[in-house]
Amino acid sequence: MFKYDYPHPAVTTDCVIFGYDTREGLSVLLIERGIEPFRGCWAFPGGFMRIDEDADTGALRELKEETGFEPLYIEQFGAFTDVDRDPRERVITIAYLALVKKGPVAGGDDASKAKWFPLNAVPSLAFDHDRILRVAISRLREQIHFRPIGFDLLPPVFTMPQLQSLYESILGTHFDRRNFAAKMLHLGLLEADKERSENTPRRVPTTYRFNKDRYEEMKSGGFRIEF
Amino acid sequence: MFKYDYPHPAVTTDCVIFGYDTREGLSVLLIERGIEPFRGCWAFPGGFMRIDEDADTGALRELKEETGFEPLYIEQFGAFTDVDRDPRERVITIAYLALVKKGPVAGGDDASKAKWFPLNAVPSLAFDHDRILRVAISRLREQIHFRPIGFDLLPPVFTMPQLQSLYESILGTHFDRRNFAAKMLHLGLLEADKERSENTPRRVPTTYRFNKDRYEEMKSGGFRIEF
DNA sequence: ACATTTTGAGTAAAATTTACACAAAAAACT
DNA sequence: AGTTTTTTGTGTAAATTTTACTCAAAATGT
Repeated sequence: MFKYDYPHPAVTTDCVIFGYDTREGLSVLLIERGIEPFRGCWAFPGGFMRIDEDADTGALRELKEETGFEPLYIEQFGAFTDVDRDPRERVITIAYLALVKKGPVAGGDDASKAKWFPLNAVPSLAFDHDRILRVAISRLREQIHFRPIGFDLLPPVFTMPQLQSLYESILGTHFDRRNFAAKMLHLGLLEADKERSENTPRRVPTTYRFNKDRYEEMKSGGFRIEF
Repeated sequence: MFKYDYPHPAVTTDCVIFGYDTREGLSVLLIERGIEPFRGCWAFPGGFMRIDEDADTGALRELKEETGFEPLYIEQFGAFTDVDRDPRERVITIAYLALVKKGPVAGGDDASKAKWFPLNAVPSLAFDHDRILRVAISRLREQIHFRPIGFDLLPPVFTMPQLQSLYESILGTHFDRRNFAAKMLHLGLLEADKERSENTPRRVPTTYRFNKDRYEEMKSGGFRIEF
């Protein structure tokens, strides 16, 4: 039993985990709640922050425990603090945006209940998670301009059309194929790969890799990808 | 006495309050702590979030109580959760960025201890507030591209050189006078004022007002001021 | 009056963005 | 094997945006 002179809220972390594949586009990973409140509802993986860990650590721990994924990118994007957001007690949550390589949900204990939802097929969520998702998406859309986080969502070797689909899926727009490729190549972050991608329906496109070293060099200067 | 089955952190809000005037440029409002820990150190106004208010409300309340200012803009920009950031107990803070019309600190109770510090003369701060300040500044620099928040820092009627100084002060750069004016006028958010500004050392520049109505119309479309 | 400082105004060059068309490659079909 | 279908690769001209830059007039202080 822990006692305080003043009431303290509980603090949780929640992870909005994005994954991507060509078939379904941008998707979020949700977990079906097994307990009240909102039992049977879908929600973001997350849980109570421990008293001896910071929020970043807690978010990462919950993410791994509940989904088995290792995030390639993770970033705090806001605290959600509405007084009535949790019916049990006063709970505030610190929300994280994570990118993972989409795959079958491997799995920890609760993982059996985890499932990918394409962005346009997300059900109504538990707590205030609908709102959190909206904020996460807009943050992702901002970040994609400043950081090459998109590459975290693709396999190490990818084609230009794949990259374009990803960007279009995130930003909800359509780009001219040639202009998109020109801009991307201009950034100098891509290097052509010798391998040819297999599993192709038609003509085989050139494959590329993300040049991480080059990015590290550029990063200090600050850059922006404008579309 | 409040009891919980699990330990709960305390939650505070902190406000990084920016003000501006031509003499000192961009400044932050700090409060000298009267109690331990960090007694005598400077820190952001802030305090414990109440159990029956959300963080936004708490931040606004503390801001007014401790400084007497009414923010023209306020925005949450991050939760800071290092385990040892407060020596008393586990405390996480939700940080806010606020803009106010700079003036003598009017004053609530603690206001006597509040003071403006130009950005390049900020002392070493209490807790992890040095780090919070760095994040706040970079957030302010981002926001200035998307929203016309700069106008909140100026008097209702201002001159182009004043506006330019403000932007230069925030972004830490220098712009060509004519190109800056052209871009600003192009946005269509400024309207020339009939009044002439007084208190001028040399030739009297045209004065402008921010056209808020026009901004409200444009906002839905989303815009960006690039420099 | 004169010197000093600051504003107002416009253009040419450079860079970037946008729109757009056709030939070649690979697979699928007959 | 030839034909059809789909997708990739490539380049350029036009429009737009950004950047650099100069000189005359206005106001103040001496």
